[in-house]
Amino acid sequence: MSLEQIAYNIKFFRDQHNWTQQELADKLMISRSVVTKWENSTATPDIASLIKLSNVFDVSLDHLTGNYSFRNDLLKDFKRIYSSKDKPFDDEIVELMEYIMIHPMFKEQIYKLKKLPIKKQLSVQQLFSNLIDQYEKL
Amino acid sequence: MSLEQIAYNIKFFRDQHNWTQQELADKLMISRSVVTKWENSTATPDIASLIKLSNVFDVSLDHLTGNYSFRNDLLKDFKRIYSSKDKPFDDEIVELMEYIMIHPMFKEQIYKLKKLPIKKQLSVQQLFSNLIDQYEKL
DNA sequence: GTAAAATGTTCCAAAGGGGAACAAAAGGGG
DNA sequence: CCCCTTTTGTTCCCCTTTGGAACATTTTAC
Repeated sequence: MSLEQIAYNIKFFRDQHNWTQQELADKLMISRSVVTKWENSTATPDIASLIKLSNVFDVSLDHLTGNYSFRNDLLKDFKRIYSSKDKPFDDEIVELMEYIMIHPMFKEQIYKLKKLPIKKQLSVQQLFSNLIDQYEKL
Repeated sequence: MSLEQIAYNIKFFRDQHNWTQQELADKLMISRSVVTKWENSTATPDIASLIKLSNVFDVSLDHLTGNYSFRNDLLKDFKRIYSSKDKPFDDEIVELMEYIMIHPMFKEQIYKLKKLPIKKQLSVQQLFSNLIDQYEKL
């Protein structure tokens, strides 16, 4: 359950802002001891407080609670955000993003690839392509 | 405050799924009357319940609560919001996305990889990893 | 080492969530 | 239009749990 995550994150974001518990409590207009309890999982904020936290920290509720999963609407958010940047968005990219995120080792390898000299990159890509073709036929 | 928004949204998403209050209550393993109260702002779910709701409805907490914030540089904010120390959505991913978008052929190959049986995927990933290592040493 | 700041703990009252039972609407057939 | 079923709303009450104040402990700075 992500209730402990909330506790951790409250402290994390508070530290990130270099706020004392008292300062955070003031912003939320609550007692300081409550902040302590939140951060130690002795208590859990109600929803109104959680929303206030998300606002003073300027992070999403999902980030604050650690409630991320690959929900469609998150991907849609990304799609919306990213495609608004320059070009129309490619649905396949979203799938690949997810795939890469699920396979961190593979991700690292691609990351290494990206750092190789261009010519090597193209060679690797070519070999990779052959590899895939072979495995498709197996 | 978006507490009324939550009430509205719970009913909205429940209707969208064509669930009765009872059905929703069953999924959350709580009493039905509580759902009624949530939807009428007679009560507000605690955070654990809110997270469950976000999961059964498959929407983000921010969607569920109407806690939208509109930011200027969307991509930048998106990166900031979804990146954290465990980095489910880190800078590298965005870099890789761009890389893959720039190399459509490569993209297609990864796309093919993704569609292979799991075991083949892992084999390919392993070989790919070796390949990269080799090229790094050249 | 000491004083101040920051954080943690304990106690208690109050608030409010949750469940059960009852009440009221809403939807169909006949 | 009425009856029966389904769905939704309300009331009452228990009881968990929050939140605050005061006290305790730890950390920091000098």
